Amino acid sequence: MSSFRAQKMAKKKQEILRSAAAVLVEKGYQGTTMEEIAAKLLMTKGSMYYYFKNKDDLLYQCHLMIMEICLDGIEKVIESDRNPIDKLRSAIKEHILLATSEKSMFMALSKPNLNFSEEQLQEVLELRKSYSQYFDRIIQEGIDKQVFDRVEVKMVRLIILGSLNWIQEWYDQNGPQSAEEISDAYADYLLKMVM
Amino acid sequence: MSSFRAQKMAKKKQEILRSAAAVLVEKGYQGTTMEEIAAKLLMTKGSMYYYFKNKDDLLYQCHLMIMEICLDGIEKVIESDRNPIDKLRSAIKEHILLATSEKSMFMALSKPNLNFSEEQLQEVLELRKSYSQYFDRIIQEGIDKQVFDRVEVKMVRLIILGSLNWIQEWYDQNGPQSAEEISDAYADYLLKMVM
DNA sequence: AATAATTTTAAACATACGTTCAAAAAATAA
DNA sequence: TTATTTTTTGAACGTATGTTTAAAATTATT
Repeated sequence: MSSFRAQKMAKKKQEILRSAAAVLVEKGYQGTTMEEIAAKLLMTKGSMYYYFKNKDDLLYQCHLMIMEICLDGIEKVIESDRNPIDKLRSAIKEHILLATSEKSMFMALSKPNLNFSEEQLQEVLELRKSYSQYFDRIIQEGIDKQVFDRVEVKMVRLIILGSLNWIQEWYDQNGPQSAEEISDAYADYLLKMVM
Repeated sequence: MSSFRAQKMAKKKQEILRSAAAVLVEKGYQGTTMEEIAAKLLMTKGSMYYYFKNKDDLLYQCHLMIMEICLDGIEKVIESDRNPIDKLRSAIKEHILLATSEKSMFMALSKPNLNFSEEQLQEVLELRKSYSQYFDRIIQEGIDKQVFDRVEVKMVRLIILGSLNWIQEWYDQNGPQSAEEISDAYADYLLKMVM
């Protein structure tokens, strides 16, 4: 069966995507080189082209992978049967823990319009929209159940996600506060905004 | 007197810095080319080197210029004799209006550690620290005067500035809400967090 | 073990961009 | 106007990096 080979190829692709994400976070889109992505895996840049059509394709798929991880996280939260307060708290914590521990891949999400084709951009924006809407749903549910104030959902969501996404700008693995502590504090203060 | 020439040179430098800021916002650090900076002013890239030593120097000074504008804004707020609520509200609004109307130069501030020399980096971090400390002072003043809750100053400041800085990621001149409306809403919700 | 399929390599190529420079153009001064 | 100084130009150069490719190395198959 050829699925063994296919599996092996898929695994390698995954490794490359993870390496790319790590470099992306550190260096930004333009600063990410094929050579550096390859070097992290002890390969040469040429072999990247056996797995991906070109740099844009690679970074686009990297983008998708990250978005899917995020979406998986929040979907679990949404589907749980907890109250809106716990859901929003969990969503915030989940986002921060992903953005800090998973090699802070979120930076890769910045300004996709600059680098992607129209088609790719649409897909990315669609996924982002889904992610935002999950937050909106949680907030709206809180309002409907009268545990949250009657806030403007979109504005509050923009504030919350903005503050979360900015963490990758200053977060340091070796800093004084752990991601866990940060996420707890963020959840506390951001919840105050809606209650 | 040679001050006429010097003045003219300074003016040209300013124009170049503004052009650089505009490109920086759109394209990011690595994506900003000397050619594009020059093209916006109907000049050739070669002439940039008559005014600046090199690209790094140009972008560094661009960075400084932006920081100074921001600092001027918040200094005025700090020095006013209003209460902490109004001060924090003003600081938030000021930041958003600068970040959106002044050709949203704030993007240029992202991840300076990747591009600057050690010396330049120290200067930038120093200015950033000053800016942050102004926010901290306002928050602390609010706590001391018992108009704010006893929040963790640093955490709250990180949340506030994070949410503000992220605006440039999605703000659109032609979008449904004006910068004025956005800044009002942000100030309202963020103030809820501390009161 | 021999053959075939696959993955990896290293070098070559193209291009984009930062930088330099000598000459031209423009501005100023005599 | 002529001479001098300042500013701009456009071409040239070097380097970094995305991409291609033919050959080598590795892995799988018979």
